[in-house]
Amino acid sequence: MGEIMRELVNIFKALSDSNRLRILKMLENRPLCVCEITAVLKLAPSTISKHLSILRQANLILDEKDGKWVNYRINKDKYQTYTPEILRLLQNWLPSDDTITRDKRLVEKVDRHQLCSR
Amino acid sequence: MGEIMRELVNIFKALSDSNRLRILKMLENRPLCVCEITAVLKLAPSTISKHLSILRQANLILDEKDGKWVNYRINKDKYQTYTPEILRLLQNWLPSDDTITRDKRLVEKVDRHQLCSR
DNA sequence: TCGATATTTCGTCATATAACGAAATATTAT
DNA sequence: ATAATATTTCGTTATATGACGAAATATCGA
Repeated sequence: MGEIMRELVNIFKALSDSNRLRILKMLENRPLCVCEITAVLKLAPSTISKHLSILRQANLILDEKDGKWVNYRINKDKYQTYTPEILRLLQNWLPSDDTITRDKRLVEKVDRHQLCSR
Repeated sequence: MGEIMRELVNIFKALSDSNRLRILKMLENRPLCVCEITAVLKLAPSTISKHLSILRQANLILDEKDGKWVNYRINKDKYQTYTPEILRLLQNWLPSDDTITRDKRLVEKVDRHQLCSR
């Protein structure tokens, strides 16, 4: 497989998992750290970290260190080949999916200072 | 996973394989039967048939019986939720991928009456 | 009708993926 | 400095996926 096609395949692979779609839709609201995402998806932190690494390798999200946290956010770089249009489509999709709307409501309430160290 | 998200995940799964992307890009040229696709991709007919079934289940393509052949073509139904926009994006993508351009050139030459029964 | 052709289905195998917990790493706060 | 917290990496396990060939099904053509 050539580099050009591999890049696109990796993006579709990254998008073909419901937990990663949930993460992307949550990040539409605001940047989140691993522990906040963990609190919503209720998966092991190591699992969330792996999902985020797959999304980052596909250039769908960016990570930025912030003290002991790592903030993940949607990659809004316009000059990517594929991701800008896919992320734009995704913004309009799944608006009435129960899981997504519940996740987004939870994101509003989640606060890393309260939730992560219990 | 809810039905709404499952449908989208299945579409992304269908797109996250290089052989299935090659098939979709070939079908942009014209409808093709299994044996024509087999001739270009050089995989077992049963493998091609399975790939086509995955693309069909994702509503990306349609099949139509034509005598002893089955013609597969892009699903141009505008009223699908996700596929019209994805297929439109895909049309603009991979124009300079070596494998894709070679495949499309081969599709022009391939003829089921010559190629399939050798 | 019978044999050849096109396609699909089924079973099998090797590899890829997603989950977890334990351990490693980095940073904060005492 | 040390303990606690956040995250990542690694190893393991169960399941999903993609490939094949053999066999089943359907149609064509002699």
